[in-house]
Amino acid sequence: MSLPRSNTKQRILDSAESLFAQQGLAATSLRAVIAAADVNSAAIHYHFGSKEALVEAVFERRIEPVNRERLARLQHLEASAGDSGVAMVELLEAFIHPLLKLGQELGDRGPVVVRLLGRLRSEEPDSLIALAQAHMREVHGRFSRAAAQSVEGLTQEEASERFEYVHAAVAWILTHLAHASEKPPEYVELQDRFQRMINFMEVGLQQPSRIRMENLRPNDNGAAR
Amino acid sequence: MSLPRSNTKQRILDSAESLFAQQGLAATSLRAVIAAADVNSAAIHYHFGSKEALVEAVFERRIEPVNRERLARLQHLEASAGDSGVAMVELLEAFIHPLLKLGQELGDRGPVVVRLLGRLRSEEPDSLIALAQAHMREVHGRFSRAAAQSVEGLTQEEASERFEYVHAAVAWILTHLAHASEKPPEYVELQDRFQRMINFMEVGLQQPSRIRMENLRPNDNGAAR
DNA sequence: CACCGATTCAAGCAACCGCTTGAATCATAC
DNA sequence: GTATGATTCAAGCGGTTGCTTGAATCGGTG
Repeated sequence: MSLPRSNTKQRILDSAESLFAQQGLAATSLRAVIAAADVNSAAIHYHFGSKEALVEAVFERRIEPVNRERLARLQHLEASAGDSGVAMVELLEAFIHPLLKLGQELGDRGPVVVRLLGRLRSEEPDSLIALAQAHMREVHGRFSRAAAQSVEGLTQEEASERFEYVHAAVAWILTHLAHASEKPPEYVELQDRFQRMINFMEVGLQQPSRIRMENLRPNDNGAAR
Repeated sequence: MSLPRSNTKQRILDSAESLFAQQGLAATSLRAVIAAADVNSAAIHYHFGSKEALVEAVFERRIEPVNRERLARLQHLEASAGDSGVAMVELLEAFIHPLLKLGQELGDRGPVVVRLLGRLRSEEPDSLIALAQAHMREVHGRFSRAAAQSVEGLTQEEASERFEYVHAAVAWILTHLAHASEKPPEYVELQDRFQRMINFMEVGLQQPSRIRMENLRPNDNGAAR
């Protein structure tokens, strides 16, 4: 009930976050985390229970506020949009901007966190895959549904597929950020890359679904747009 | 100089390939490979020398013919193309079709191999990253250069960036192929997914670079296209 | 002060890891 | 048949892994 006399849990989370971001999950041993955090060797299992639980805690701390803001922005967009749906650029920015904002707010830790989140897509352990799916399902579904609504003749399934590619590109940018440049607070470069990526993805997302339109909809009186 | 009396090396490669594709590299121990291949425990180090060398051999066996065909197709396209460069769809198909062809030729092993190649992008060990870069540098450079040439006002740097996203999408499709459907030779579905992905990426790739055009080229007399 | 739950500590367990060793076994050449 | 080089075999090496243990130490409470 009282304050812990030391910030052991916090230090473990921070150290694990850095090491996971740099080396990946499998390559990071709990002993390395313990050494980096300068805590006792049993502290991780006392505070978290297992390596898997630590991994979940590390990712959960960062992805939760990002996804919350994503959904809030989307809701705001949908509320102020007309019947034609949300503009695609705004949709993409609502998806990406919370990441940039988090990175900037965290200062020095920004690049580390941003790179960590990039790993949420590529890392292997089944537990993390399940975690990623649990955290992204709602966001992915809401965003791809909004994309399908804003494009005439785009099925929800294909919008979902395309948003997977957007997500893959985002993860690629995030994980290969610190790879190229070593200076941490270089967010101008990151922002430019995301801007170019949005320009690239936008036009593709606005294409109607091809196969379904031509083959399965002979009686379509689409007149809008 | 003579034929080996047993196909130990082959069996090791096949078993390692399957396990790497299913579980990833870090999660696959040499002992698991040994057990799956049913060979002696020292066979891997006798035939390959180390786990790292085995990983390289496993990936090299598959990626080399794919990239060779990619380059051959690209060369053929460039030879028969006019001054306006290669059509973007053909470029994308030249990049992707060798993968599909390999998967079909290998029959039952196709999905395994195809999933393995998807891991070439996401797996962690530095040695594999270096291997992937070594194998992909020429292909990536040649294809993104061809893309830049076929689009008016597209810089080579931005074409390279965009092709990274294409590559990320390809890897995503490959690694999540067997994830969804369990029936191995379901290539119609894979082919459809790639077709939709090409339709999606094509229009984005054909966009000119924005920032450079507007800010840095006041004396540009672009009249072509 | 005595007490108690929460936290820290030093030490170590069993299991697994990649890799090595030295002898046995094989196919071939002479 | 015997020598030779390539391959297979059973066993085990040192090191690392995630995790556990039982006692020591702390802060707050009666």
